[in-house]
Amino acid sequence: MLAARSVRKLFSAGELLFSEGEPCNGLHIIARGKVRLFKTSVSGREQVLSLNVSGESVAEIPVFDGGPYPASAVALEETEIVFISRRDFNAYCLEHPEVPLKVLTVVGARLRNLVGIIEELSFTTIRQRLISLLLKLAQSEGRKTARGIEFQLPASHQELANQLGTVRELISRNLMRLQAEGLLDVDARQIVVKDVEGLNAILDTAS
Amino acid sequence: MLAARSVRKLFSAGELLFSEGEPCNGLHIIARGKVRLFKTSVSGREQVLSLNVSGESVAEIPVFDGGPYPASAVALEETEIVFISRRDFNAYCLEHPEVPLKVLTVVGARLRNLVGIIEELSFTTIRQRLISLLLKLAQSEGRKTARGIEFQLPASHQELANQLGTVRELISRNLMRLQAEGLLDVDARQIVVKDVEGLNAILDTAS
DNA sequence: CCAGCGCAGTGACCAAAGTCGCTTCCTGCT
DNA sequence: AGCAGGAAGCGACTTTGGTCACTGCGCTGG
Repeated sequence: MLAARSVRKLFSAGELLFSEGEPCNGLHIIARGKVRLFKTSVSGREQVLSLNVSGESVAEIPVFDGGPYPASAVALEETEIVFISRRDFNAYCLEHPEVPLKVLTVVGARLRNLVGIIEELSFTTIRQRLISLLLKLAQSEGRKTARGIEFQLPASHQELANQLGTVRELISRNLMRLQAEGLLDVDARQIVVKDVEGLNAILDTAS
Repeated sequence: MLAARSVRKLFSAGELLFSEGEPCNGLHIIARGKVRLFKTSVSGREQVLSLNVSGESVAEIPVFDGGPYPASAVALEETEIVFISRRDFNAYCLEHPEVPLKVLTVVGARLRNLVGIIEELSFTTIRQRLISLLLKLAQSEGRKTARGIEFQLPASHQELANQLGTVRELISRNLMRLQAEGLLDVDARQIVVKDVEGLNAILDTAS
């Protein structure tokens, strides 16, 4: 049994699971909590690669090719990790041929995700990326009210900037601008989307 | 045997193997030739995701998760493809558990590659990306001469721009600028790298 | 020979992105 | 109450990236 060979680890919010470049010796599975995978630049900027929650695995790749971690991972809240060593997992895969196939679909999703990030970085403006993030949030966490779709920003401007590959100020500015254009209402972290159509229109406008 | 179930296809230079969004029904392996994987934006810009040559496979992902192709692929020269249907390949994987593990390392390399592209797009300027491309070319194809390391650009400015996620003019301009700074000599597609140190220095300067 | 085409060079512009320096607000702590 | 630190607002500015419109070159197929 695989569980028998696994180790449980506990991380508190803000704690690093591992850093880019470190050698990797096993698979991490999130039992509870939330993890952010990201790259750091020399000048201190960050680019988020993915956010992962309970049930998902992190850093599948280095487990299989034996290379170092391609990115760093940090716990965003109290997080419990199940760790399985490379050797154990490899052996397990050979015994259960359907497992690596399953892993491949997980990795596939990850790959699609990365391609999506590349597409956004190389084809869209920050304004568009921010809008599409806001629409995603509105969809998943928004409540419909008389004024529009309301929700809270899930993180600081700095954090959002990291996800979009930019800096704090541009989040500020673009939110303002959208408010000035009457598409949003912003009050601290409280967002009210007033004109979904208008936002979608901006996305469609292939500038 | 797997080969028995495979189909050979021939593509001439410029021909599309498949397009982004199409459903995928099998694995493509390059027997001979060269293939470019890329994304296209609504406004017609392209972003190259990878270049693949003989022996490599293309579009492993959709084979496993059943989704559509995440990008388009085009043959850059006369190319011969061995095509294996999804069903056959899946069956083969279950019979030979070491195969999906092998595929995982291939996919891993691809993932690392994509992460590298994201890193470049989000942390570096076009100037830096161009320099690092030139250095790579100098390393792999350059001949040392009295004047420096000489080589030919492998493609048109337009094509290089696609790889770096930008437009033709910026390639032109940046090459000029590097020449004006005395780091390069450019004569049509002939490049002479005169100062490798200087180029590396620019890369290290975390602006 | 030359018309047409694809590629490259180039200047004038414009818009987006990023930087700096500061202010303001809020929150928690002493 | 007063202070320290983090988060956000904001204006002024610079740099980078991108667009447009054009020119010029060199090759190829009538």
